[in-house]
Amino acid sequence: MPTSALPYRPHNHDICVAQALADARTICQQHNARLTPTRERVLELIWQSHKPLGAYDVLAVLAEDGHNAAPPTVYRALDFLQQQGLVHRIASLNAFVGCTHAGKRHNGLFLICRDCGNVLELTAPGVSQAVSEAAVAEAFKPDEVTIEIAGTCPACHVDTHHA
Amino acid sequence: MPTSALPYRPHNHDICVAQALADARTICQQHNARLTPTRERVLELIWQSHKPLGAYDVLAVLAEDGHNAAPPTVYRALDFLQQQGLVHRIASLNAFVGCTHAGKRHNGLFLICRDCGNVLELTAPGVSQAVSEAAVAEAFKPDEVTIEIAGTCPACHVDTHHA
DNA sequence: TTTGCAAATGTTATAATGTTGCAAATTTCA
DNA sequence: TGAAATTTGCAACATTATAACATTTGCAAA
Repeated sequence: MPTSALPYRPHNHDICVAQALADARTICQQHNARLTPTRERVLELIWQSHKPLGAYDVLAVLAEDGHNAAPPTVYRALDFLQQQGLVHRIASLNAFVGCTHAGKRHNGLFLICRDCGNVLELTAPGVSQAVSEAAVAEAFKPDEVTIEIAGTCPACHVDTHHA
Repeated sequence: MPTSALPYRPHNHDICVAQALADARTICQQHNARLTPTRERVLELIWQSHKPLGAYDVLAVLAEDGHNAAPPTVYRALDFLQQQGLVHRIASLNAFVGCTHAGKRHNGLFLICRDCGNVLELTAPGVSQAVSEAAVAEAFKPDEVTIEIAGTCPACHVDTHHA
């Protein structure tokens, strides 16, 4: 049984989702932002998937819902959720994941398993600081930092070893 | 006069380009890879621009050249150049820049100015190591690391100060 | 209550980015 | 040379994202 904190560890994910939605409501209230039904549903869909979800994946599920949504609907909801710090966009995948540190100030770092597709968000203060130092050394004023690491997660790494 | 190593420092860029192409030829020879005219031309175009160039930007210039190229031509050339370590793809911009460390083993880190659009590639050993440590702590095997920092470069930062 | 405004959503179309598949040409090397 | 592998040309298509404008909704001030 894996001891890692990776999200693909077996767990009752419904609880994660419920918690994330509850947190989101709180955060939006604090921001005086409106977590409308569409926005909340999009957030829920993203959370229900451990793997990053593309905008059109979201769109497809909304269609199954009977919600006859067009792309702008989804992109707007995603923009909103990003602004509220509730989801992150993974640039190297054109896809979105729920933020596991919503509400807290943090610099995300993403471990993306190429094998199983799962993504783990970390906060790595050492990395943030090193990045900061590198930027300062160039007199560069960082605004948004994207750190995405593609590779193999522990579970998949073990598997290939056995092969 | 700026003392930074940033690429927007005034210089004769033709020399950079020529040097990059010469290096590329050497590297490809070492790799037994064929730097065909199209591939070389694409590399040249990317180098001539200090700002990241999208695939369709490249395509447009090729069209001006009279080269009636289709998207796959460009994407294939870009794939090749990436494999040879001659260009980098900036995921957050869907665009490409010439690699300023071609041939050397390195972990790139990109400073992207939102104001002027220029991009500086750095090697920051501290960052690489911190990233490595973070990955190891999760038993994750990194394969490809993407670090992109959007913000304001020194030149543009000064400008806004004056405003 | 209604009026008015800003925010949010709907709708259509289109832009921008990237890929597949196959045939023709070119290069490599035995 | 001639077979095999690589590269290119080409057409069609797939995916991702945005523009523009109309409409509706939520909310607060008159």
